[in-house]
Amino acid sequence: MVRTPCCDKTGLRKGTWTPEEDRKLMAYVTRYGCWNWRQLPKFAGLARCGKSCRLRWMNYLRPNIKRGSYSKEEEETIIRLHDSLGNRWSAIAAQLPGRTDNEVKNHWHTTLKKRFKHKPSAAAKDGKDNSSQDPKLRRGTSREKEETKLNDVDHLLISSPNPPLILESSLSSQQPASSDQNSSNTNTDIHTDTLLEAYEAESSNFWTEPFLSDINYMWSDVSSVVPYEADQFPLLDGEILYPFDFYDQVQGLDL
DNA sequence: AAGTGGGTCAACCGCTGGAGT
DNA sequence: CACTCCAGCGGTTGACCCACT
Repeated sequence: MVRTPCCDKTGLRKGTWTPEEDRKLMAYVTRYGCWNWRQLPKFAGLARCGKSCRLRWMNYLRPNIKRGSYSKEEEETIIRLHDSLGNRWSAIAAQLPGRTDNEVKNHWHTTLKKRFKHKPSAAAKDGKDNSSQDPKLRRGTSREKEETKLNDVDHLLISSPNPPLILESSLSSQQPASSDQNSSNTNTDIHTDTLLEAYEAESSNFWTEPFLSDINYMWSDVSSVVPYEADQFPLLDGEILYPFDFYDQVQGLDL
């Protein structure tokens, strides 16, 4: 079977992300969520493939990402889990709040592996590490994956009281809608419609210039309260402010 | 000051399983 | 059942930084 390429490579940027690209991606995902990574860059005004956007968000821009050096406890956890799970970095990262699989993997290869060079892991000894040799064995079981999902910080976003907006009514000519949009829309129809009407009243060409109209008034506000390297969204009344709420709060700030 | 080698880490690539049609 | 699309995963690469010569 011939698979379609993940993206049309022509005209797309590669390599290091610029602060401007980061702002665009963060602004868009914060406001609308990641309804379809493949279509997202088009609407966010980014010349990147969706895969690249997803990776950037997951590994760098996502709220609650913990950066900086690893604590002794974290390193011990990585070592212990690698010993039992092998190279299942996403599963290992799921046990380390704020750490990404990419970061854990890098830390293992650059630091921890050397320390334990001469100590073959239990997983390797009992064959679990074969996962790195046979791609088919690399994945966890569906149950493991489910547990991993529940532990993932993404779960916080999914269960946000205000799920990402999907503005299908405005998209008849551009069709970014994914199939599950409709269902996610139903419980937020009123909220969505109200916001949309208010927003469209301000910006008649919003959907033809999805980002440009947004960035003019949004990041002038957001960037002043969200440090570029912010490792989490601000707290409101002792609770994490979800991205959508966060945006709304920022709009209400007298900056 | 210039060259170089090693370490780190962001990003890319190719592949997979799951869901939808 | 076959096919397609998509998100997610792990392996790998390459740019960058810094210490050292």
